Amino acid sequence: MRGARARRRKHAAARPPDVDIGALTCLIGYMLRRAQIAVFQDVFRAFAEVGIRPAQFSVLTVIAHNPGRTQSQVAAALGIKRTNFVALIDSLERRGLAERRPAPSDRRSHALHLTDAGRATVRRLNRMVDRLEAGMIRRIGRNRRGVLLELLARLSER
Amino acid sequence: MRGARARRRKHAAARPPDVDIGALTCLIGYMLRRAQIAVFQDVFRAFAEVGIRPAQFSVLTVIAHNPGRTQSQVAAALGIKRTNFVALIDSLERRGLAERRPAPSDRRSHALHLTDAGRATVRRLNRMVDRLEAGMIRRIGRNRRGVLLELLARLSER
DNA sequence: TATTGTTATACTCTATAACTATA
DNA sequence: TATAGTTATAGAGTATAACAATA
Repeated sequence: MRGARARRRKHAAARPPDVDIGALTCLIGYMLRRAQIAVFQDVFRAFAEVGIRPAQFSVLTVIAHNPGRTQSQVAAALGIKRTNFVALIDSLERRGLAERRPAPSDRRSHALHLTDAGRATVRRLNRMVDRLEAGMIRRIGRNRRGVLLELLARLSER
Repeated sequence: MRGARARRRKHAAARPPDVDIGALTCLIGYMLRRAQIAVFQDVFRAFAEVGIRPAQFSVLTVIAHNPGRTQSQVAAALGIKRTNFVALIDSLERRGLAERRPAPSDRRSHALHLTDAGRATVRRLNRMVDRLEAGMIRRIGRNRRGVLLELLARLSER
C-alpha cells in the first residue's frame, strides 16, 4: 500500500506539479461559473442534434406555457433585452417553430405562438432535458436536487 | 383571511398576470445560469471600483498562488485558451499588476509574476470578495455554503 | 516534428442609441 | 409623451487557423 502511494507520488513528481487554483474553489461565484459552463456544454451538445441553443429552448418553453404574450413580456420574463430578443424570434420564426401574430388589443405588439412543429420540437427537447437532468441528479446524489434548486433560487433573488 | 386573499387576487388581476416561466425553475441548468448571472452582477459592480473584471481577478489569484508559471499553465488551470489569454495578460501588464519574465528553463515561455501593486490589488479584491461571500451565505443560510460548493464541484467534474 | 506565444479573424452575447408606428 | 418593435452598432467572451521562435 505504502509502496503504491510512493510510486504514484514519484510519477506525479516526474511531470510538473499541477497549478494550484488557490482559494477560487471556495468561492461561490467562481464555482457557480465553472458548474454552469460544464452543464451548458452537455446541454449544448445534446441540443446540437436539433440545432437549438439553450436560449432558444428557454424562449420556446415560455411561449409554450404562455401563448399569445408579447415579445416584451416574454423577453422580460427571461431577462433578455427587447432589442436582443428580435433576432431570437426571427430565428425561431424562420425555422417555422414560432410565429408572430398581430396582437388583438394593441397594434404595436406581436403575440407569440408556437407552430405544430414548434410544439413537437419542445416535446423532443424536453425528453433530452429529462435525460440530462437525470444524469446531473446521479452526480450530485439523489434527493439533493431540491436543495440545490432552492439555494440557486435564493442566489438569483434580487 | 379569505377576503384579504380575494382582494389580493383582484389586484393581481387588474394588471396583466405575470408570465409563467414554466418548468424552467425546476431545471438545474437554467437556475445555475440565472444564479451565476445574478452573483456576477454583484461581483462586477464591486470590482468596477478597482477597474477589474472577474476573469482578471481569477488570473491574478492563480498567479499569486503560483508565481513563475507559464502563460499556458495558468490559462489551462482556469480553462482559458492560450490564444485568448494573451490580451488578458497584456491588460494586467499594462496596468502594472503582473509581468512576464523570461522563463529560466525554456526560452519560448514567459514566467508570470505579480508586481507589488498587483499583490496589493489582490488583497483589496479579496476583502471585497469576503464581503460578497458573507452576503451570499446570509442569503442561502449559514452552514449551507459547504453543501452548495460540494454540489457545484460535482457538477463541474468531467 | 511539437510546443509557446502571438496575430488575425469570426461568431455569439450583451448593451446603448435612435428610429417608426402606434398608444 | 410614452411604449413595442426594430435597426445599427459596439464591446466582451470564445473559437479556429496560421505564423515565428524555440524545443
